[in-house]
Amino acid sequence: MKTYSTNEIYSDLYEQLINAVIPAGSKIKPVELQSKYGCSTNTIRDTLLRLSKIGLVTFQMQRGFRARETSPEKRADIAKFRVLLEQEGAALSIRKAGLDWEIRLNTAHHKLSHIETLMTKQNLTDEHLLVWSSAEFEFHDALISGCASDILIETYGHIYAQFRQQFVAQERDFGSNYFESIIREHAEILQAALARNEEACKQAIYDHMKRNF
Amino acid sequence: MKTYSTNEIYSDLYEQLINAVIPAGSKIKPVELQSKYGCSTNTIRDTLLRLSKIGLVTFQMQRGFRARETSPEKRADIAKFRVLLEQEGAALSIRKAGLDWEIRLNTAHHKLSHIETLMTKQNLTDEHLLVWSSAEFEFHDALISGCASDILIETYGHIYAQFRQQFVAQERDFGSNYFESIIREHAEILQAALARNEEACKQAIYDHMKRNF
DNA sequence: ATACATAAAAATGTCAAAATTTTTGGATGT
DNA sequence: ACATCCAAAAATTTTGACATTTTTATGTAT
Repeated sequence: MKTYSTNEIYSDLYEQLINAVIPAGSKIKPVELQSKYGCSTNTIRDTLLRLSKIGLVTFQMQRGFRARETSPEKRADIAKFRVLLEQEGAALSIRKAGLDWEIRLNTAHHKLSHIETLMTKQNLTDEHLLVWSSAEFEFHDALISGCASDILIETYGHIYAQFRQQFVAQERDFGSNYFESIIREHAEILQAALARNEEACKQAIYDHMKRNF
Repeated sequence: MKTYSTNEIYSDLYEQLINAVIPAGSKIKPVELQSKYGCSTNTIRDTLLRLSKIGLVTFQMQRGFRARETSPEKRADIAKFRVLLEQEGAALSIRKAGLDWEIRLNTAHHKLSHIETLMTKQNLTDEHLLVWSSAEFEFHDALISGCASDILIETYGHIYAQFRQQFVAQERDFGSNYFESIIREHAEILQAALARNEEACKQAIYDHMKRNF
């Protein structure tokens, strides 16, 4: 039986939350996870407190932990907030960032579009989705990475994680043209960013997200 | 000797961090706080993990806790980010909120300006600053409270706390005209908000914060 | 039947000690 | 003097037991 280090417990729970293996809103009881991870309940508690920092888990004194709730309103809310942060981060990057940023963004996009192309041609596995999800984050993270605002980047990371958590469970029906749209939208964002066109880039970010409002 | 409940430990540490009694960047060792609060190191650890959620405390595995670092760059960063969030929250409130919001905002401003007026006439005590700080938050929080975005309000709360933490230690020299400027700026914000003038309100928020960039 | 009180069970929080890891300070050699 | 290595000390993390609180289940009265 596999044994887990504390960091592995963290990563494992992170993934389960992001992929709604632990469904949004459900209670998380340290006692129940204890046997799986082979540690004390206190270590689980510790890990859950750390996860509450990024907002994947909510905590209330004497009431324990829950995977953050979701609802249509909450999803729209998080999607709009994500647009705000990503537009600002991208605009600042366009204004300030140098060649490094362009290269990083290009690289991330190349990786992402490679995976996305694959996904239009094969039928989807959970493994695909996991790889895609992480490549998608890297792309959006790269987009804002030139903004020179640590606090914006940090906050965006939390919001992105919550976004995944709230939407993954909903969007199990990836229509055949779903990824085709996504590919086009990512390309638009990339193009506007490299052209240093702030307004076009903001618009592309908005268009990428608007299906979620 | 006073005994502390866990929530009191939380509040007490919160205040100490906000007011730089625990200076930004300094190490926080559970063992050292244990005797003061009369509890185990584990309870302190627990509390510090909860404080790390709002960003007042940073945590690194095996490296323990620190009051969040500060520097001129970090202060400018947090101030700019605060402007972004507050401008968006205020604009949304202006667009969407109703009478409740106007009343709440007015009430908060009335309370705040009362305290601020006092502060121009008396010499400042730490007690004054504490009351002022909380009234100032209530005003800014009221300003964005009509935005209908829980995640924005939540995030703004964290950022505001970090802002206080980073600036309080710096600004010990409140010049005689410091509060006179602040009073004028708060009035400008209020006026623009109640006039439902988005652009003027955004400008007033920017003007209120620009000394910190 | 519904509401309320109460007891049992489950979950959560706190503690002090043990195990692990990092930091500190001094000795050694270059 | 400077870096490296080692041992001692300090700090951090994990544990299992115990205390407290919340939730659930049961019984009673209206």
